Amino acid sequence: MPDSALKTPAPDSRTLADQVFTRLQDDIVLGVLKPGTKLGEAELAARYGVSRGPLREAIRRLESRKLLERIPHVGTRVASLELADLIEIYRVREALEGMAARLAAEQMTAAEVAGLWELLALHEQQQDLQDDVAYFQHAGDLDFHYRIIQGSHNRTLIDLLIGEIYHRVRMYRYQFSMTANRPRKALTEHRRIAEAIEARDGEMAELLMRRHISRAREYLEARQAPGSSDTNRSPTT
Amino acid sequence: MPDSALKTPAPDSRTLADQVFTRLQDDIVLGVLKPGTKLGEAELAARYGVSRGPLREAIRRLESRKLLERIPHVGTRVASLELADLIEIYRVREALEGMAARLAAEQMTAAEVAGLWELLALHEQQQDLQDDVAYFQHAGDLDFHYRIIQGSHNRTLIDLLIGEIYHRVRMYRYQFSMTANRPRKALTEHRRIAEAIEARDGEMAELLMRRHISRAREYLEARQAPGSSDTNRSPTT
DNA sequence: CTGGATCAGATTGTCGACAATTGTCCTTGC
DNA sequence: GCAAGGACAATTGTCGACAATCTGATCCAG
Repeated sequence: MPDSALKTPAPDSRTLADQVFTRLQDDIVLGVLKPGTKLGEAELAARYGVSRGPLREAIRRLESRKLLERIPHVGTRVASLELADLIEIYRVREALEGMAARLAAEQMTAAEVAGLWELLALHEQQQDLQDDVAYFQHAGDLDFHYRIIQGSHNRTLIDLLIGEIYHRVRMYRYQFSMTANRPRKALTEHRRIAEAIEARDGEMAELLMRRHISRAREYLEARQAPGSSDTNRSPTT
Repeated sequence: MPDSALKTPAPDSRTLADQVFTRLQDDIVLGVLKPGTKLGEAELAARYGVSRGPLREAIRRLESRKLLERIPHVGTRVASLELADLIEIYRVREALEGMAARLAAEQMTAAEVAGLWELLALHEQQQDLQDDVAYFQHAGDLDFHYRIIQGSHNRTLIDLLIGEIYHRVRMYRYQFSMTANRPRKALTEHRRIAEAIEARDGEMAELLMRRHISRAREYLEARQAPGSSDTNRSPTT
């Protein structure tokens, strides 16, 4: 639930099209509408209590974000996320978040760095207590990356990552009920990235972030390879 | 004009909304509609001979691509591109195209590599003849990057770069009538990137591509800095 | 003369109905 | 019995009209 910071438009958007866009996106990301489901416009319009006009606008925007697949004159389906797609996304994340970490090391304010350490302290505490493990994997881990992305102070980079990429990552996590496979290691890597940022070492921050994400991708590729078919477990990144 | 390969939807889209989307995008990118222009829906609807319905869908899609800026209940304006925005985009290109070059070195087929060399030979020939310089800067240079991006064989990466980023780069070029400032150096760098790809050296290809784009960005930053206000000249990347 | 509130005009947001296209099912011929 | 063709139904694409909201210009008060 603490995904509040990840929503794109204003929470109480004034226009109906924005409201239904937000609600539809949440229903897709959280798994209420499962991948492959065929969505009739009339059905959805009744579901959200709006006309087909605003609904169509929301559909087009979700289609741009790759959360919906539409075929003209045929219909709209919820995008089905293959593991191969997620691996592709991790390649993009490796490049983009590596750059974000580099820029964050150069551009983050002292207050932002302090906030980063507070977040890590919170994570460490929660992990020691084995408290709410789910939080760490979902919003917790994402929040760490989220702060570094914002720390880049590069609007284009932020919009791309938060607005175009992360929705699909979150969709994957909720869809497969992902459980972190190595939270302790991930936390250590997070801490080292924070150290590099605090030291204003951009190159090191980029290297560590890329390695961090690359390891998660390699884990996914191992799951994809034939022969290894364990239960749903996922990297923490 | 040889931008045919850069268009997003099918050229003869069946639905009216797609057609007006394509035409509107071209008018924005090519500078027919200049940045900051206020666009009335009724006016545009008459301009393209469609109703406001399909037009609004096109507007939403262009807004997602950051080519239009919309304020609810107020209106839509053509996105005004500051030099600072272009510099931000070049940071993203450095990260993304660096990764693309790495993947291209690993994934490109022999035929694709051959096509890359043919393109470079064509560029070299045109430059020797001082023939059509404009081609090299606009479509020519973009085509080189375009091929490497596609060579990554990563659908997510391709869609991001071609579908979300490059439109704004093209818009900038047409807007400022950019003239290459160092075509010879750029061609040499292109050739070295191709060599690394042919040698299947992913790390080297990424390094060279990042340096290539980074230099162009540094040139833009120099133009942005106070004191240097020469005429409109731009890097070739 | 300046500042703020009010009102008119225009523009955007929303809705319901009509037209066009697609997929399906039935019929028909071989 | 099977395949090809056609007609029907359902869904999407498109349109015009109505309602809600913002801009600006005018008018009034201080």
